[in-house]
Amino acid sequence: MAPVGRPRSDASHAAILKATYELLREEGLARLTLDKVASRAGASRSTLYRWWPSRGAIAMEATLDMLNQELSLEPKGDNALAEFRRLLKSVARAMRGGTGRIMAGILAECQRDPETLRLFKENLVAPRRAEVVPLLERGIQDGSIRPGVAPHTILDLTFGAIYHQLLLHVPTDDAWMDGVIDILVNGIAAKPAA
Amino acid sequence: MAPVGRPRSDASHAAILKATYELLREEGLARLTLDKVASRAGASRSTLYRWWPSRGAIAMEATLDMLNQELSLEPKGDNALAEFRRLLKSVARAMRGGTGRIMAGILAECQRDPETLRLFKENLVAPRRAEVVPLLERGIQDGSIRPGVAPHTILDLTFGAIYHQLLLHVPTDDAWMDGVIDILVNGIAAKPAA
DNA sequence: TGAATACGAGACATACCGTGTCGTAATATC
DNA sequence: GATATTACGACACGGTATGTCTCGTATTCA
Repeated sequence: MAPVGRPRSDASHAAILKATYELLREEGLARLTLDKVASRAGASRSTLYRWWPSRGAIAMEATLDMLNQELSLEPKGDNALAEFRRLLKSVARAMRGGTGRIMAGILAECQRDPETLRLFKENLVAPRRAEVVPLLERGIQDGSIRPGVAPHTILDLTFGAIYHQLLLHVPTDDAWMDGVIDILVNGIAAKPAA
Repeated sequence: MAPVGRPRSDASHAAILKATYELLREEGLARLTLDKVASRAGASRSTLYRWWPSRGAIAMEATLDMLNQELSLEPKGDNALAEFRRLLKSVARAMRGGTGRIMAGILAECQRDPETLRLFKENLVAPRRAEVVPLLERGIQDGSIRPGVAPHTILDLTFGAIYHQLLLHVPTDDAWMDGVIDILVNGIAAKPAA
């Protein structure tokens, strides 16, 4: 099973991802061209096409590392709902600024290229949800979240709100996210006059 | 103030919008080119560029009529919260199928072209919100919605959830929307053991 | 040493864009 | 009517990015 021939150049691979990441931050995915990536990385377009099927795929790989660093879920001793709160606020915070613009670009690219969408769901959405859903289920166990709600629907709502602001380029702040969480937790219905 | 010279051709204008709309439904905004629009409309690209600044602008104009027909808010006698429920379900229903795909395409285009984003917010988001926000304020008045929630944040959440499914190409059904509305109305926090 | 594979450089056809030119058509003013 | 003014369709142009390909060279294993 020993691979035959010249091995893939790690240096080139890393340089390409680095160049991609830099260009994403500078100009966004919309203006990212494989020409620019190749020339900045000191590589040739042939090499890009050899290893990645599309612009979206390169951008995805370059972005995933960054996001995986930036968004880390480190559980504390709180109850599950409190922990979920903290998680949401940290996501909202991460989505402000450059990282959010990159995410919006990727979401846009996903509308033009089904393969990029597949990568996005498979490498970002699904693993994140696989982490968070058990947290919410634990919340139902420990009594902080009422039973009967589908964890996935909670995530559709909360991440939906964040994506919504992202795509409409509405800047968010902590106060906004507090309002979102308040509605999520308490609902909007008037209490039956306790 | 009488206009001088040959007037703009209404026939051509209508044919272009019709062709755009057809192509949007057939192939989506991602694959829409002004070449195809022009040739299907029997017009020339010059004419397109004379009247619209960008592909996004043409798509927007072609889409707005359709959406304005498809989504009409006709108030009934219910209380405001019940009316808002009906509104959300009708939006979610409209966003299934071709119309939703077009919307996702427009949102994607908005990420590449700030002008398209401006048109989107100005001609679609803002007017819709201007209709719905008073409805929610009425809900606070009539006691169906608790005070203290910002109407705009409610909309960020609910439309966010719908956009989210749209952009990730997750098919929705009435049951899903019921779950969303349940969370929105009642929240996810466990009741204090009434 | 040779087979196999990756590499950078660059050519090539294709597609779409945005602009410009041209001859012609339609309308208002004189 | 004649003329100025504007819109129209057809088409050409340069620019940019794509995806595929070929070439000579470099690197690794057998």
